[in-house]
Amino acid sequence: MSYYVTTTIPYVNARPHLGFALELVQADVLARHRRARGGAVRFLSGTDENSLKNVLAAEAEGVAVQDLVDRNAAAFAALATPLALSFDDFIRTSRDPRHREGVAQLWQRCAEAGDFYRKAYTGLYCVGCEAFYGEAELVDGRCPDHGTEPQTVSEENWFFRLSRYQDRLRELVTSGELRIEPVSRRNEVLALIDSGLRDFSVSRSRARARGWGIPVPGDEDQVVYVWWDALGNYVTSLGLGDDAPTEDFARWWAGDGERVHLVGKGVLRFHAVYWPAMLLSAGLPLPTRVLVHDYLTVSGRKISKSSGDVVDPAALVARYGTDAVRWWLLREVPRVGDADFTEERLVARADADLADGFGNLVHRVVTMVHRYRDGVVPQPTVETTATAELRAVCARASGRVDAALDAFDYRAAAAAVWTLVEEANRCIDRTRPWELAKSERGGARSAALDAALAALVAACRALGEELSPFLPAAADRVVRRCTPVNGVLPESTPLFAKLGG
RNA sequence: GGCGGCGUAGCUCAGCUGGUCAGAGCGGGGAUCUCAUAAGUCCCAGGUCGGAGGUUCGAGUCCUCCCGCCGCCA
Repeated sequence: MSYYVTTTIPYVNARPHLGFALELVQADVLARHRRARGGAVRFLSGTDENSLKNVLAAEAEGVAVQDLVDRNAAAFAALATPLALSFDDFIRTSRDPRHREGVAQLWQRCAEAGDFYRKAYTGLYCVGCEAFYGEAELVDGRCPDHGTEPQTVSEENWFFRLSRYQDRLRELVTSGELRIEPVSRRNEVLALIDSGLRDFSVSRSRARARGWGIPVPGDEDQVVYVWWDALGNYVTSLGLGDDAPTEDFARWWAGDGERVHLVGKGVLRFHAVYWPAMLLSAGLPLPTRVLVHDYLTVSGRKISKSSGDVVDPAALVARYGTDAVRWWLLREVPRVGDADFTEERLVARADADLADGFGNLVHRVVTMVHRYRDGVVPQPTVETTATAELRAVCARASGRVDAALDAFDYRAAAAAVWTLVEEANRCIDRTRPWELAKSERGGARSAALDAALAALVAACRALGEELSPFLPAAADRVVRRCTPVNGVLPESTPLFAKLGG
């Protein structure tokens, strides 16, 4: 069964920060995990470039909009290397012809369904959010998210008949055909639907958009609402805009596979209400799951422009390495609730788990194989209680990882991998290979030592396998240490340096 | 204002449909092995599970109210 997983596409008016890195890494783990289990996977990310925010940011810097967008989009795409992201595709909404064509087609389909109409209206618009606010939602007359005063907008735009899809959306969410997780978020969506869905504006005047964005088909004076445009990326990237249905679209969106969106809590309504409604209107299949993550704070504070280098994922990776950063994001961020990031915690986690955990285990096992068996992994001829229990834990680990990831619980999934380290260390303590080795000095080869070393190497290999979706580079290192070259394991040296000293 | 939810050991948190649910990790205290990056393993937390009532043979686990947080919507 196919598995299509996407991240949201961030605005590119600023450089990427750690909060978005969380979403990227989470999506990457799902993609890698499915691939490792033999599934057909497509992993999409991209950048949302048609926002008025970009125009304003470019003006502030005194550069051309396209230049600013190109530069920042490059910074997002470039995260693939430091964060080890296995993108299969990366879409840019201002540059990709397929996106413009796809948005036009999506628009046409909804138009043919009779879901657009023109209406004059007045509202308070926050450019930072690219959304309208009601008076009551403002705090002291300002946007609760951005702290800026929204502008009063009064114009005639195209509206989308969202109200028409209220009942069907409710049914889809209730039945689980469209799964939203965690359940608290699903309940929020249901509450939102039940409160009554109102049609919303899906275009703006070309003037207000400063001429930036995708023109409304058949109405050159209007530009497609940036959220409408952005949401479309999940299907335009698959070639929706092509004249004939593309193979990619059929394979990843139109089939019976999974279509998974990772989103931050702030954009839930767009993904769980607007987007499915748009697809219903267009007569296209819906996503199957929307996975909602919360936000990160840094040293107790909301991430903001003044947070600086601490929240630059690339800078963190330069300082601590890909594995340490990924591991913190996966091992310490709870399934529900905001998580607080500090460099101290990242370092503590990396030292305890990577250096003292994964690294130390593999190093000590390989060293023993060298010291007691000249680097040759022995064939077990007996099974002891200790080795049997270790094998049992190894056998269970993959199932536990699967279950945790299916529940969108990275912490539990990482903990499941960790059980291999714990049990392997325990096995060493129980079998005491050094004593078995001493007993061989009389001449007889110890079958118990063969069994212990064989089971331990097997556990390390299992560790490398299970770890690979989370920390691909580290896992690769683990696997190589456990793979004989010309019948002999490579000489062992420490795998991970301590970060904290 | 309306509707979720949360408040469990110093810290971060697990605890599904009520009866080994009073837990894990970290920190802290103690012991111990030596293959290993002074890494590993083992033991130690008597915390009234926010407060007060109630339902029940029995409630962190259900109900009511109160206090304190937070989310969504208006």
